[in-house]
Amino acid sequence: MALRNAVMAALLEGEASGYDLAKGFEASVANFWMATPQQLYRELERMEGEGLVSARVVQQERRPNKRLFSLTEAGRRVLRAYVAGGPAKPLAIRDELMVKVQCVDIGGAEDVAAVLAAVAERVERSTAKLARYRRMQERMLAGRTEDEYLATAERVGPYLTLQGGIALEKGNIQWGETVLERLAQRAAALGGGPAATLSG
Amino acid sequence: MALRNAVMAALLEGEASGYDLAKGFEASVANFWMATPQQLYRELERMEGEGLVSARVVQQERRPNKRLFSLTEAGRRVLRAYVAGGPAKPLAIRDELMVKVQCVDIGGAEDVAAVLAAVAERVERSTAKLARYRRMQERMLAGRTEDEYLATAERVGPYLTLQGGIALEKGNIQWGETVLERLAQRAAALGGGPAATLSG
DNA sequence: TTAGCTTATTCATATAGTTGACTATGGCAA
DNA sequence: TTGCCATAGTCAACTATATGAATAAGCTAA
Repeated sequence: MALRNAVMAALLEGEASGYDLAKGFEASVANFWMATPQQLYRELERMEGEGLVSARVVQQERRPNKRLFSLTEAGRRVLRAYVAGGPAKPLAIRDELMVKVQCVDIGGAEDVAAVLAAVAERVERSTAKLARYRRMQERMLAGRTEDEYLATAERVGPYLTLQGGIALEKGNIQWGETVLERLAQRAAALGGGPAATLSG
Repeated sequence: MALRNAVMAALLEGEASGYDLAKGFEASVANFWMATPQQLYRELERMEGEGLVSARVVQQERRPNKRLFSLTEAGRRVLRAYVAGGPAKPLAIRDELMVKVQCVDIGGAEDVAAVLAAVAERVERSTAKLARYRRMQERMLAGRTEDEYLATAERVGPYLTLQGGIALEKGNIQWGETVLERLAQRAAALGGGPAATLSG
């Protein structure tokens, strides 16, 4: 029952189809609340049943028809109550990469190399994501300075969460690069010696 | 089937009871893989059935007996295969606070105030967590410099993931403080004028 | 012209995660 | 001396999430 809040938050930007939400979750909410397409379609249906969103079918000529959902007044009220109400649940993270890093000492050089590769991949992904975020930021600012934007824009929520995403990815990249360095240094220091004997 | 990897990673530090794992997940793995006690007890039982962990009952005098689990050789092999194998799933985040921030423009000053309070709470929690991480770091280093530690310690995984936790919480704090500032500025700029009229 | 991609959605099944209550024991403080 | 907190765990029921496949249309490049 928390996904629906994220969905409603996304629908604040305007109407969207299940498919729209599924790919990128309107490219902003997805960064802090992931969901699979099936999850979204089902939740949207339920929400429609409860009157939180309303759907209208858009006939399309060269593609399948789609149902565009928008937030109803009732949905808006529920969302407002949620925002104003109780404390937010603490941030929940699930990160396989960290589990692997935690285990980096388990075997020999090959295992370290595998972890290294995984960290490098994360750094690449984060770099790409950061670049995308930066472009989104520029589009939002549209020439204005941050101060101007924050003082005059109608909505600042999406900008602030985007800042959150940027901070997260920056942190990821910095951490990852440090780890790569440190592990390379260590591998060099151990020089195939003790590490190799541990690899059995 | 991913929780078990986190559990095995935690058991690399040595044997632990379900209860030990539940409160703090050996105080390190929990930072990137949360699980409720029930989840852990159930998973440990299953893993025992599959021979990944073994349990021994420790009779206690002034407390209930406990079952201490440790990683078996089979478990170790499975964990190694996991670490070396396929790419890690991308980081999954669920953050209610971000959903609320995304919605900060939904109503009037009261709603903004609620979001502000939620962000402030997050900053406090993150500050406390960061302090705890710093203490853990000092304990790990035990007087050595980071370079010395990374070159000589038997295991560096837990240190590197701790660094990840530190980076994350630092990012959280910085972001949160920026948001608090920005929203306060904006509230002042709007000065109870337009914001109040939107509150209906 | 056929294989694969994108749009757009639905169905069924499997796995994972949450919630609340319940059993025990002992320590500590009001 | 009652009540709450910490240790240590179990059970049942529920909700949420993920996986895989199916359908159906048109577009594009080999």
